[in-house]
Amino acid sequence: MNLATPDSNFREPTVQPAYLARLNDAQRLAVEHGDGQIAGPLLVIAGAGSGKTNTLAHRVAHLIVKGADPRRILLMTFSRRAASEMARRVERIAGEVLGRDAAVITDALTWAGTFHGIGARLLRDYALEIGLDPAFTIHDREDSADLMNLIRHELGFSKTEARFPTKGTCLAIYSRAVNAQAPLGEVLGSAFPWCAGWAEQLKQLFAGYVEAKQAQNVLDYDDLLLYWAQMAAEPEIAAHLGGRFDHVLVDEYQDTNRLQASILMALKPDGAGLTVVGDDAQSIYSFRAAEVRNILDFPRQFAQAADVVMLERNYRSTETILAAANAVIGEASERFTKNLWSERKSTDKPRLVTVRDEVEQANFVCETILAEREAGTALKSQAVLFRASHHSGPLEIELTRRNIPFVKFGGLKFLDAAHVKDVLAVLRFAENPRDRVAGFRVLQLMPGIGPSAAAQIVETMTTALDEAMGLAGWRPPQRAADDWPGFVALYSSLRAGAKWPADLEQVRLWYEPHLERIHEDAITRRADLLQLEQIGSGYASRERFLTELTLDPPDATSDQAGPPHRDEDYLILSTIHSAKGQEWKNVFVLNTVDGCIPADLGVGTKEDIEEERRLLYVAMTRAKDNLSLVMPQRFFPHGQAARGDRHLYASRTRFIPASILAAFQQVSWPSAQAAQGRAPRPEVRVDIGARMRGMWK
DNA sequence: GGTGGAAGCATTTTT
DNA sequence: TGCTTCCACC
Repeated sequence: MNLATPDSNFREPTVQPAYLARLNDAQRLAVEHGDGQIAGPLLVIAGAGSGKTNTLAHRVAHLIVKGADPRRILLMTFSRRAASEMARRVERIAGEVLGRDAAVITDALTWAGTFHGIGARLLRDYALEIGLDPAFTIHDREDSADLMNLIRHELGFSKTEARFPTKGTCLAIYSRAVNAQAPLGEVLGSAFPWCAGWAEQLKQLFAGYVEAKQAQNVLDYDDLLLYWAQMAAEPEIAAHLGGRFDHVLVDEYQDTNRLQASILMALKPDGAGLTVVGDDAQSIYSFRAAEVRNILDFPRQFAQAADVVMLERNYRSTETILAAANAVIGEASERFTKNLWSERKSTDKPRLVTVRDEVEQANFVCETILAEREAGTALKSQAVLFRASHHSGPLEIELTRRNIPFVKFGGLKFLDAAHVKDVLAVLRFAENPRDRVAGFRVLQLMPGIGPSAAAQIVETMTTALDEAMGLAGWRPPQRAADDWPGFVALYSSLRAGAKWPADLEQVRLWYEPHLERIHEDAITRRADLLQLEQIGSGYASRERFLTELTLDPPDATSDQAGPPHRDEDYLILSTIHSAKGQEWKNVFVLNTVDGCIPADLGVGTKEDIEEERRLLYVAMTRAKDNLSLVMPQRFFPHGQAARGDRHLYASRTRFIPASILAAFQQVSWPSAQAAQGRAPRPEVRVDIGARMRGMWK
């Protein structure tokens, strides 16, 4: 390095900041890369529990301490939860050096969020330049599927001889083609072979879908990336866009797709100021077209080869847990990161627990968790992980029965509930009158208005000078006559200008009679709407509320009406996907059997299987002190009477072959001793119901 | 044209 | 089991 200039001398703290001393050599290399200045591209391969988030937060704080303008730092994470956690840490670290000013400075870290969230903001910003109406609304997955379905009907594909792919499948194909930047034929061949015969119709359908979105001024999730990428492909805009940010940092890079990579390349063609962090062993989002090659090829993407830093020391788990996890991932056919190591000693190996069935699995988890709590481990420090959201069903029942509070992450969202969607649709329809999906949903809430009347109304609105006037001019059918004026009044008021958060209450008051008519459990649903108002009051405007709620839905559901208070203790239930980046003292993994991990659905290509293996690896590496993999011996499939006896015997997941069993401690539960106190269960299952039915055959 | 009931079906993970 | 789609009736 050259001699220090007076300026850098002034900025250079004479004593090394304490935060640097806390890092290990590799972490420090990553943090000090470029020493606060705009430097060449950097790739950080960060194994599970290697302090990845902490390192990234330190890097951002270090940049700020060294004088980088936080408003010119773009930080993209996988979820917004991760983004706000990162901002909090940056503030704390920077605060050690900058004191009180740190809060002000990190408040200016405004460009921290998900790819999709940042995309939405930039698109509104550049809307005029790219011919987009900045009042666009965003369709979530379900809305997108509804619109796809509409086009599917219009084109007559819903009445074909052989069955045409469902709306969800169509959207999945479309989404994959967009995100993987691959031609339709290729996507069909590799991921949806059973739909290959429909290529022509699908092309037509997608063309219609794109046209409809544009006519309605709506964007779907994929559009947020696609429009961004297209906009960045325009040299003048790209230069302006790239010039806004000195530093661009991306977390969880192994889970980005080709479209996201192309955005990054357009923003920083020479890689200057670009940092990406990830771990190829934790790549678990290929169903979302995540492309592990992004991270593997990153070093050679630029004229100047990227520097690579490897974080291999694990601070999270005990040696024995890590040994078992390494054994599992060691069976992978292809792998790039090395084994992690830890200095945390333990004599207890992770447990492989055999239980009779899912009911016993729930009992085992409940009793172990309660015993641990007695011994001083809070419920919050314990988590139960599973492959698919519904795997926790029996456990949820048992937890509720025993009054053990829990919060579940992943799976069905608060926003997916019909009544919440109804209310949001009203707001969206007011925000963007061209949003047909929202309009259709809202209008059909009123008795007497069905699909065709809704279509008429929307048509009337588009031809009228003013949308609200168009509504007022429409003559409702007899059955809807009572409800109509109230709706017109509501809509006019909402259109007249957003009064936030009062709008939300106004909509709820209008909606309540419909809620009571439509749903038997109106009381609990009303509580959800009140909670929605709570959430809404935290947003600055109607537009921000709608956008951010769609992009970052509250991701926990619990057994209570509202989220538990912060000081309450509750158990964590989570899909493995939603557990990414998190850690707990005790971790239980449910259904560690073939058919659940790996899931036996789908085509089961070699790549799919490898991803399932990584999924188990991710689950195991969440544990700090204790890890239990639970294996129910038999399953009672759905689609039979509650006490039907059709069952399947499951076997240990193929990812734990006999050759690595030594890394585990095998136990049965209840143990023979404990079982003595209980009445032995009969080994037979009798389907009395089938006998009854048999009497009449 | 709208509504509600019955039959049939398929079923991961998420921004 | 729960959701979608189709069909018959209002």
